[in-house]
Amino acid sequence: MSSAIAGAAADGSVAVGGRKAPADKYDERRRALGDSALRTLGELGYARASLREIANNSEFSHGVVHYYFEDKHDLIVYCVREYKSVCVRRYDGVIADSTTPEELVGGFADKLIETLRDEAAMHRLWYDVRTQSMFDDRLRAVAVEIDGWLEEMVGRVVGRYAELAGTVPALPASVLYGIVDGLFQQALLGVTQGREGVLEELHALVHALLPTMVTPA
Amino acid sequence: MSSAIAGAAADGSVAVGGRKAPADKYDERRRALGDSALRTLGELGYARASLREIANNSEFSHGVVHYYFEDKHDLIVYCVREYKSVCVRRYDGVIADSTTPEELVGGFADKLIETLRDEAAMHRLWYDVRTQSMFDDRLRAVAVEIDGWLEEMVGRVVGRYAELAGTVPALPASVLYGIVDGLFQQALLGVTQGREGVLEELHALVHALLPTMVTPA
DNA sequence: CCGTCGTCTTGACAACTGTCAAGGGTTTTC
DNA sequence: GAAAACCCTTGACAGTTGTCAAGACGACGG
Repeated sequence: MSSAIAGAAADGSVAVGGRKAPADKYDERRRALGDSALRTLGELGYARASLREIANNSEFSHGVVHYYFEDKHDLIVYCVREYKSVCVRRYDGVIADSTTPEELVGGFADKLIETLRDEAAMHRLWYDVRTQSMFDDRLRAVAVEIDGWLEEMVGRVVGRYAELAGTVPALPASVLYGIVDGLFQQALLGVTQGREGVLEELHALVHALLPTMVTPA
Repeated sequence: MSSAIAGAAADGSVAVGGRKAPADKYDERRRALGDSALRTLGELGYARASLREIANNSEFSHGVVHYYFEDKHDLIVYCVREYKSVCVRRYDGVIADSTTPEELVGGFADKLIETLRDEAAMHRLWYDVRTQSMFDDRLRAVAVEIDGWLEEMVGRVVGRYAELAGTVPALPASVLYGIVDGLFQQALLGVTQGREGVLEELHALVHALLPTMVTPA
């Protein structure tokens, strides 16, 4: 019986207290498997990454996936949501610590090209999942959810920038996100193609564009 | 032997002249199969559309694909390139006929939401292929090529708009394309999710944004 | 009327997929 | 220390995939 999954789902919400709960180890393993899967998924993409390949690149065998996850869809949703939930918090420090508009732009642009350089595989996986969500109903919900997170993130950055500049954003967050996301995606495509200077261009572009996203002071 | 493909490839470039050449029928069939495949691909996406399913939705059997195309990759590249090559010419009439900036914006926005409404499946297929190109080397070339077409298209639209307004674009075509593409993609996601008012919002957005894409007159 | 060429169908192939049942160790519990 | 629970591996399943060879069918030219 698949008591492990059902049981853990029940236990997990109860959040047992005193001793080293078994749910801890379960969640830990689940996270480890998710991390490992994330690497393979980022390398091969949603369609090409089979459960066997994912398991091969981990310390487990291929059958274990169904012990910790309901099915492939469940695993992928878990992985992407896990990654993206920390991803959207990347600029919180910059937002909190910046005291001038220029400082915020610099910090934002720096971290943007940093993640573009270091985590390109994760980003292309996200775009893969979001695109697949247009064909697969089961991915729709999580894609919409994460897209909402990202929109809020961009909204926070531009909102804080406007605040520091003593003004307000010139466009709704959804539009700002669409613009930033489009440019980021183009940069990601450029990175994947091995084009030179992509990171520097995006860095400069952010500096040039952010001031135009708020109403003149 | 696969003489059909090899022979046609050789014939195709020679472009035989006088009589009703067999290459005509060959190309005609190839186009018909491509059209049919395009419908299935737009419905299911790159990964889920099997050659059997594609053939099922056509008047042919599944084996015929390898008579007209080298392999699945060849078929998909042919289809997408074929569709996109007419797609990027969609606004040429508007560009040529408009006599005022406002007229051009209106025509551009109209056609944009028209294709978003009527050909959503084709657009999500394109985004699918472009995203897959980040995982699959064999798709890279065609994705880069088509992305170039689209960038030029946006460049032509904004360039003509600036001309009619007596000024010049404020940003390079690559940036303009990134912005427009990002917003278009968000709208496409919205349409796919069945969100209301997406088309109207994009229409208004184009009207609001295009003037900001040229240097003030 | 025979043979040839172009066109298309059928059937098979090997490989790969997600899924899951059966069972072996290992740990925990009483 | 026996019994139960937990964790994980192995092996198999049914289905699907891209690919291609063998051959049928019809048209056309001799």
